[in-house]
Formats: sequence, C-alpha cells, structure tokens
Amino acid sequence: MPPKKITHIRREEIVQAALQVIGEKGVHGLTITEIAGRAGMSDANIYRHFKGKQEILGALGDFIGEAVMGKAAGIAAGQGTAVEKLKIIFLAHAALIAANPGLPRFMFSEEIHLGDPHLAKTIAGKMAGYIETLSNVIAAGINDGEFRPLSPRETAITLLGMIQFTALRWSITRGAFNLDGEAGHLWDNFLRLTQTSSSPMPAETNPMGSV
Amino acid sequence: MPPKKITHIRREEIVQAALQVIGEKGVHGLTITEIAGRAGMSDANIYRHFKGKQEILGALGDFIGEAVMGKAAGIAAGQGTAVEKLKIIFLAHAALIAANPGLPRFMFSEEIHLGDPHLAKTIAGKMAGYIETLSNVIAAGINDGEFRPLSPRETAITLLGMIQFTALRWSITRGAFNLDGEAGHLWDNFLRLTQTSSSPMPAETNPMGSV
DNA sequence: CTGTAATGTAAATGAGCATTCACATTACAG
DNA sequence: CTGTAATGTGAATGCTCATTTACATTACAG
Repeated sequence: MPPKKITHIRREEIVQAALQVIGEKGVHGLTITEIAGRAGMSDANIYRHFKGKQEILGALGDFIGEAVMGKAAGIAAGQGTAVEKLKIIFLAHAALIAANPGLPRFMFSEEIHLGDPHLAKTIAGKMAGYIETLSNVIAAGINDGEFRPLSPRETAITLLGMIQFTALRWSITRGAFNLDGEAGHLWDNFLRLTQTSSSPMPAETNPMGSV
Repeated sequence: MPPKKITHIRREEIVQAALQVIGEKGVHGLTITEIAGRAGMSDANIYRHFKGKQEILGALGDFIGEAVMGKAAGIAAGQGTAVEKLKIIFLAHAALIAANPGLPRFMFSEEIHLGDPHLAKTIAGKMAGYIETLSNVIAAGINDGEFRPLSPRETAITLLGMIQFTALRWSITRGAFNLDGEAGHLWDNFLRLTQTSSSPMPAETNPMGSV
C-alpha cells in the first residue's frame, strides 16, 4: 500500500529514527517497534534494510563518529589559532549534543560498550582519535605560547571530560539547565586555567542552582 | 534445606552481589537470576528481602552514595590544605572505581537515569552534593592562595569530568590501562593547571598508547 | 515440645522483544 | 505490457526476564 523507497534512503531514515528514540528513551528503550514506528514503517520492513539491531547500532556509530569526531578533525585541520579551534570544537560539540540528546546516550551507553565487541572497539577507536586530535591542537597551542606548559593528552582528556560530565548531568536532570550556556561557563574557566597570561576573575557564575 | 539468615544480612549480600554483577555485565546484564546466583540463593528468595528489582537499585544507590560522596564529604570536613584534601578525594575515588567497576557503571547508567524518576532524582541530588563539596574545598583553596583565581563550581565539574571520562574509557577498553596510574597523571596536570606558582613541565606521560 | 512467623525453593505466569514467515504490492527493465 | 526483483506488511515464533504461587523448612518464643 505505502509508496516504496530505495534502501539507501530507508537506511538513513532508520538510523535517524533510532537516534531520536535513543534521545527520548535511551539505548535501553530502543526497540525495533519504536524505530519502525518513528520511521513510519512496519517492524518487519526494518529487516529489509538491516540485518538486525546490531547493524543499526553499527551504522549509528559511524554516523555519530562522522558528525562529532569527523567535524572536530576538520576544524583542527583548518585555519585559526589553537585557542580559537579548541573553542569552536568544544562549543560545537555541546551544541550538537543539545540538538541530539541521543548522541551522548549512545556514545556512553553500556549496551554499546558491553555488547558487540566489534562495535565497542570501533567506538573506542573513534574516541582515541578524538583525544589525539585535541592533543595535537593543544600541543600546537603550547608551542605558540597560547597555553601554559601542560601535558597535551591529559589536558585533552580534561576537556572531553568536561563535555561528557556536563552532558551526563544534563541527561539525568532531563534538560533542567541550558547546555550551551553551561558549556560557555566551563570554557571560560578552562581558558583561565590554561592560558599564558593570567586574567582577573569575573563574577561568580551559577545560573542553575545546583547539580 | 540451606541455613537461614536474617533479612538485614541478606539485603547486604544481595546489594553487594548486584554491584558485582553490574561490574561484570553492566546494569543491562543485571537480572534477578544473576543476582540470586551470585548471592547463593534462589530467584524467589530475592523477593523475601526486596520488593522488586527497583528497590535493589535504590539500596545500591544509597550504598554507593555513602561510599563515594559520603567519604568525600568526610575528607573535605577533615584536616589538611585544600590541595591535599582534593588530591585524596580524587585518588580515593579513582581507587574505589578500580576496585568496583560496577560503581561508575551504575552512576552513569541509562537505566538509572531514565528508569524510576525517584531514583534518578536521588542520584542527581547526590551528584549535586558532590559538586558542592568539591566547590567548597576549591573556594577555600583560592582564599588561602593555594589555587589561582578560578570559578570553584566550574573547576569542581572539571575535576569530576576527569574522573568520569577516565572511568568510561577504562570501562570501554575493559580495563586496558591502569586506572590509578592514569588518575595520577591527570591529577598532576590538574595541579599544574590550577596552582598559584607555575612549575616546570615534566616529561611527557603517555603510558598506554591511546584511547 | 510445639506452633508459628520468617526464610527458602521449584515451578508457573505473563509480558516484552528480536527475528522470521507467508503473502502482497510496487517499480522498472526488456 | 509483463515478469521479476525489491519493498512492504500482519501474524507467528521463540526467547529472556521479573514477578507470583504453592509448598517446604528453619528457628525461636512460650
């Protein structure tokens, strides 16, 4: 009865539907029925385009990897100072999470890490690449005198930890605070931590009570 | 047939068994059968001591809250400089995670955050208290001139992010690196970031390839 | 001793979910 | 047009898992 679509299109629709479902109900709540409903098709039709749920998760991993890590790598390879690049990467990542809550839910999901070992390894590799990208930018910034002398790798991990922990609190509190704003405060403080010239401490920033 | 035990003992055994199961199989792999097997009893007997799985998760949340946040609060209230306290809290937290992989798995689990709203709120509250505790220590350190002028709250979040992200990478890679050692490197770098007097940069530290 | 409340178990029960099956319908090559 | 490969669907199928039920056994108060 319904019109047909070629599998290339259907795969994209399914992956995007899955990302949305994860954003709302978590990877735990990601069922074939949910995906199918969101994508506007029957459960069985999912299997015309994917071998199974695992393959959907794999495709989603690739998509997210490109959206987050790929984008960061592009920015890192482009023009600008190290501080500028890092800021763009950091804030863009936060904005991407704010627009797609399913993104951190997927990346940090137990089902992913403890499920299919191949997928877990792929994700771990992407994460390692991300750390590497940031480390290189930071190392360049240290060379140029933009940053104080730091360990690039540890500093990169610190930066990613800020994002992840904030995404987590945002997720737990079900969006009780403004993620972009919070990311801005964290970035300002990070700059004060890392930059060569010490600057005066601005007014206290706590726009969200607690948590 | 088997000897009996009073419910007070049984509840502890069940909670500890649950923590172990989560450490090995994640919250996703936490089934009543797994808990019962680990605790050496039948599935049905679990229900003599807990109303259901949710109540076990609640008890586990209380236990973990006491083990991590409670301990940190005790250290914060004790003797020593701000730097000393923070270091002890940070490294003790890492050591606790290394000994109990189920701990971060539980805290960061989707099932917890998206499951029972009451439990989610409890966990969020404990996390907010933890941030508050660290913020106060950092603020005191700033006052005493131990730390540069920073935003205490954002710095506390940065510190917790370091722990969480490291725990995550450790979890994904299934313990591929030494968690305590990694925590040590991160702490050293954090000190360099925050302390008043700038110190020389030690040799590069990357004991684990990548990820 | 004795009875009874607490503790323990094996075997249902019932719900949710991934996957498969048997059978349409569409679109397009020829 | 026509046949056929790709898409599409509702209805099984079979598995896992939380929870309940019906029936022992233990420990202890009296």
